[in-house]
Amino acid sequence: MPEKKWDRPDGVAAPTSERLSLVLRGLRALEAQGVHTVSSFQLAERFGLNPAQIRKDLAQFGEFGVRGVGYRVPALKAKLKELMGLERTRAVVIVGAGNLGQALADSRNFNVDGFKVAALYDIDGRKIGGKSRTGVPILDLATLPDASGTLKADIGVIAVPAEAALEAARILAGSGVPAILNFAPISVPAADGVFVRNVDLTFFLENLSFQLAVRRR
Amino acid sequence: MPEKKWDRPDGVAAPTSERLSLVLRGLRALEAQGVHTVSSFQLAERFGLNPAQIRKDLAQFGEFGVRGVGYRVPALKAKLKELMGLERTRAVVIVGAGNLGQALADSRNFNVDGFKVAALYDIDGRKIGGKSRTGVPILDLATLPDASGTLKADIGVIAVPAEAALEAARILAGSGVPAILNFAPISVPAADGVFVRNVDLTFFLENLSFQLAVRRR
DNA sequence: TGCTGTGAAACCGTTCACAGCT
DNA sequence: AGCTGTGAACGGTTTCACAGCA
Repeated sequence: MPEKKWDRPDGVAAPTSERLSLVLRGLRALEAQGVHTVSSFQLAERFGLNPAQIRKDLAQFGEFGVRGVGYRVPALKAKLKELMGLERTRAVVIVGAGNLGQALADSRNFNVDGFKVAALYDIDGRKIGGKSRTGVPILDLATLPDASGTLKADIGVIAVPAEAALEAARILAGSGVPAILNFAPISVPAADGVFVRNVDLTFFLENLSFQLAVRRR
Repeated sequence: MPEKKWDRPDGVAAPTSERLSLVLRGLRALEAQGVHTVSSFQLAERFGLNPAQIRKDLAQFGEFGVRGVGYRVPALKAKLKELMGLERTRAVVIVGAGNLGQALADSRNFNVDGFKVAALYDIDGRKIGGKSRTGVPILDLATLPDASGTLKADIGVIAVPAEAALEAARILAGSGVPAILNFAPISVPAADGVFVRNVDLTFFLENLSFQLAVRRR
């Protein structure tokens, strides 16, 4: 059993991805301010990172900077968006129209540049046919596989109870959704070539409790 | 600039904490099944981890196992709960009674063994005085500092828009809340001796998009 | 001069392999 | 024999330091 690198079948290291997300945010802000050029030092300072690290992160993908000058803000921003697959809008579908699913669908965190929440899916007949507060339609989960031809979701979010999570993952993978973000408190395996990111909210609470308990000594 | 280890002022490494959370879950399940003894191999297999890693994680805190036998399930479970500060129930307060805050307050992920969501705080007069679906009271954010004497919250969750996040953090830290879980898309700094964990939901989407973009080549 | 791109060093977490206890 | 606890090897990421180009 070669154990396929388990959870995050990384093509890109998670910390790198996180830093480049920050850098992209910084570039958006700088562009809005009309700044043309930025150095790795300025970017690093803004987020408390190491400048060399930012340069290394970028260098993995090409040579984007100008020696002695820094990076051209609009050019780097465009290149980064392309790199991160954000040059076009990614369609997101959420399985589970409970409190969490609907909150995510309407959340500003999920309705940002580059992403569009296309639909919520549920099995509860009372919810199906409705809409979330911001107007995301709630559809019958049974129709997800059919819709996959027309809808072409890029990311499937799992926001159902633990018992239903594996089935949700199976349906998403079976419908050709290539990436899954799972909020249920069980690890869903990365079938086929599907990227899975498990986000267990309970872990965050337990981690903080742990830190508090360890500190007191 | 010594740069105070930035985001996670770790006393415990994040991966260790995550694995021990898993182990604790495993122990709960095993105890429910009446299993008395478990080896690091059995625990590791259950979660796709390395047995030595689990032993090392535990060994940091003492010698809990019995050579040739394994670990006693009830004893290890008790010891782990104590270690992780879960021997008593931790009070959680959530700042921001919007969709996300209320969803978290009512979520099964937040209402687990060891945690109790005591209150939601908001500044919207129309929400104050109300309750979430499961009955968590929505209180006036201005009264949080006063309540800190009686309430003694262990963990403060920030579920407000980005613009309000720093102020929310300031109020929590000022009220003596020793740990913060921040869901707003800006990094809140770890003031004083306050533990901060930033969870940026946008990063998860961007990371998946990144993985998809990199794979296609 | 100034800042990028990058080899080399340092650091940290993971995995291996085995000594030691039951 | 079986399994823990742990030193040693390994691998990946971060940081340093500097060569090279504008």
